[in-house]
Amino acid sequence: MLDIKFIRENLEKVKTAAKNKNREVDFEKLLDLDEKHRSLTQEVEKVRAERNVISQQRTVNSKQLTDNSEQRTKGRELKEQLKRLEEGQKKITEELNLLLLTVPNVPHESVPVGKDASGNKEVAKWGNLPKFDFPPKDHITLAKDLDLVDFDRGVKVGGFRQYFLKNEGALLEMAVLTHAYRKIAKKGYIPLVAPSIVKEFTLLGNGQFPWGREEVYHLEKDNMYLAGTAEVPVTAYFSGEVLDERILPKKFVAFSSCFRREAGSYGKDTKGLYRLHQFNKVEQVIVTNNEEKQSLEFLEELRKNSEEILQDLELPYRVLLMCTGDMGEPQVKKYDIETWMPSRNAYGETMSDSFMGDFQARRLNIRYRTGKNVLQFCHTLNNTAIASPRILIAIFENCQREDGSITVPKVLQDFVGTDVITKR
RNA sequence: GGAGGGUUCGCCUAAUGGUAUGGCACUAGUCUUGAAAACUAGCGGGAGAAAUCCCUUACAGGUUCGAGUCCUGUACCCUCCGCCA
Repeated sequence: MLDIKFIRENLEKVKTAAKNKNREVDFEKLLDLDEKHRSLTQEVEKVRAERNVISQQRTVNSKQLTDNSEQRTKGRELKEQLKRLEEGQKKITEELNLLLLTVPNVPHESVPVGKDASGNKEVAKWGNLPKFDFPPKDHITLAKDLDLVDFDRGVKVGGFRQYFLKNEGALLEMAVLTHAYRKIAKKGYIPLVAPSIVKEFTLLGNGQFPWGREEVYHLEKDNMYLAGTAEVPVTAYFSGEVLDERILPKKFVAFSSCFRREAGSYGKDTKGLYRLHQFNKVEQVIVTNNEEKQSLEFLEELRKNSEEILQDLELPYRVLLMCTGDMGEPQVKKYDIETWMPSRNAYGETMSDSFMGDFQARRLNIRYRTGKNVLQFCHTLNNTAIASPRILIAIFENCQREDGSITVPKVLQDFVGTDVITKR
């Protein structure tokens, strides 16, 4: 949510931002409500002031316990008047807040303006695409041939889009997660294992709600939710707290199991390991002060960390700077990192690197006290370190050999216990 | 599942239904060669050019001229018991 004051003072900027993000916002109504809200507030405050004067007069006389009926009558009248005014004010406030929720965050000036994914800008590319002098298999065939994933029994036990990772497939997942986790932790990020079951406020605070309710599993009996990413619990880690600026930035690397309903994507990627209801992810999260220049540097740092992990795995990838039309409401700037997936004959999204400004911190009420003893909202950022099994698609397919075996990336060989996965 | 206790500023803490205390921490200033100490002021949010005013005791209602305080409901935290592992 943006500050209404900021909107008022930067109207053109905010209007343009909404337009560029393809969001419809009724700014005329918003400003009208804002003005009504402020004038009503002034009226309410005036009546309250009168009321306060009366009860204070009484306070002075309280020892005498004289019953001044004139004051009481006046007080009752004011109470009635106040009640009416407050009802109107409450209604306006609610309308205003609802409308405020629809105002997206303002993208950074370095973000290209564009309608949709076609407006995204490729800013980096790494690695050579594999050239096969044999017909390459897709990851599903490879996984079945080598008994690395049991899709059928996964569905039998867990339903649509479920799976068992098996043998080296299972080891590979643990290996790739461990590699990323240890690597980022070595850079000084605080390792966390985060809860997947979370309260509603964490989702509202992160900006997943109210928009993405359909996407999130709800445990109705307990009124809890299953988080689709560790961003949710970890960004909410400091919610409601006031931090000392000297402890910032706080950098975290968090493991969690992630759950997504994938509602509305029934037709998409129904086969294989691309789109799943449950997966595991190592996520990087940074909570820092509100110096935008530094925050943007952190966005680059997070991007570099993830790129390094793909380079360790020797997987070809590219980095896209998302255009205004293809980024979410909360983001100020966002990169997607896509890894080459031969069966798709395309790059597929494997990581998402976002800077939110103070959008999330406002909603989660995460503040810090500056050296000047002033309270400010924090900035938040996050980026995927590694998400599996999706990354296994790239590993299986890029590292396959003519005989149907798969070479294990060097950095994972120790953990997996072999340098090549062959048919047993 | 049952019983009880709790939630006031970053932390601690006070308030017979009558102006939300006080301390610590923090910030600025005075003093000092510098620092510490001491002293002074500030230290939740909003409106306003300002004076000033309003709101703020977990949240939402109610009673009252007036609610941190009384009543109702909700959320969250803690303790004990039971059940399960």
